[in-house]
Amino acid sequence: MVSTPARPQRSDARRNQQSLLDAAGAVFVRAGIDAPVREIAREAGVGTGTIYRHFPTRADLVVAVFQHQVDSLAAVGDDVALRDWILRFADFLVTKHGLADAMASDRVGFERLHAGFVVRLEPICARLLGVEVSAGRMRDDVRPLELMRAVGNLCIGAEGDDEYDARRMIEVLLRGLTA
Amino acid sequence: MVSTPARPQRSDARRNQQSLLDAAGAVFVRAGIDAPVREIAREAGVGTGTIYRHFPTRADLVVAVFQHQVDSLAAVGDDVALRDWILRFADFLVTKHGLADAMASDRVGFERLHAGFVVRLEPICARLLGVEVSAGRMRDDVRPLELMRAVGNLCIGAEGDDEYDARRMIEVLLRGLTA
DNA sequence: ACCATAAGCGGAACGCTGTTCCGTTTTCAA
DNA sequence: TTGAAAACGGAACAGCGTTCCGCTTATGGT
Repeated sequence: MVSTPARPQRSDARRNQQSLLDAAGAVFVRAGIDAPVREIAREAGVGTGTIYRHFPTRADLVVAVFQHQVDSLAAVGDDVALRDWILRFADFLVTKHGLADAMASDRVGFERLHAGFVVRLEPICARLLGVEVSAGRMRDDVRPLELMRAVGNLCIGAEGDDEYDARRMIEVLLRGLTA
Repeated sequence: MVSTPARPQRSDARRNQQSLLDAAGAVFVRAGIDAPVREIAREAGVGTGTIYRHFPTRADLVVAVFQHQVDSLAAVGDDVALRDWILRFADFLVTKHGLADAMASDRVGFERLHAGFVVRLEPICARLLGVEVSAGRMRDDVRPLELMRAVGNLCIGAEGDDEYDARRMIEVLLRGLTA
């Protein structure tokens, strides 16, 4: 469905896009996922308008920044079982300075992030869950998407709150799924 | 710690405070918990400044609006067991047009809502959980606050999303807590 | 090497938010 | 009735994501 464009992207555009991805990655680590777009633009040495020439929405930039790590997580699905994979998924969400929080914050941003992350990972989760169900180790009445949503939700607000351990709650949830 | 004020509240102040509580309740139902303060003020027929004379923060107004229902929920703890009480707690969060979402949205607002709701309900949850643990029906390694946080998180984004059933995930979580 | 053209850029401007500030109005007790 | 204190209304502020548009810059044809 993607037609080859008449002309390729201009060189400065390509350079700026990469700068933005690098800058956003750095700023997200330093100031959290909810850092203002102006700060990302400044870090990249571009104007704010340039962000929106490359990414339709702030959420799309977030998705692009973590694309590689999401791909890695998808690949890990070939080597580990459901439990370990879920815990890695949780680690990813928690350690990225409020990624889970950002997903839950506003309705419209959620759609973008959901499309970028969960939809990508859902097949992997489905396969791993299928393995457990087939082996009789887990119940068959929970869909992979539900599971991922639940795990994602449990990760919210977990960073920097020593009263709440998301990992432990996820383990409890997984225990509740055993057949 | 609350000293009796030299003079009681002025009559118009008392009236406006009640108007604000009523208006906020109506607006929250109509437009969700994240409705703008200006809309609440307009509905109440007051200026925006008046809101802040009565409630230090938007989140405090939210807490005040739902205070009665939180009290009811606390009272219900005398009549039902943990499982039912948790499900009622979840119903409360889900049906209030994104209360759970609002709690997770921003860090500072969360503190207020947490103080207003969770701290109030924590003793009830603790007692009910204690009953289950003493009866040997549940594990003793989960603290009531963790449980409430987890349940609250599972409720996020549940309203109007037919792909995700928070109640079911909460039941799975509870199943994971059985001894 | 030049130049026309279109792609890309920067940042001011817009619309929205919660919150603060302050001149005006209202209440209440003396 | 009146003066002082309390409360009010809404303009103003700061910060957000996003849009817009005049200017700059890269690029393919000459």
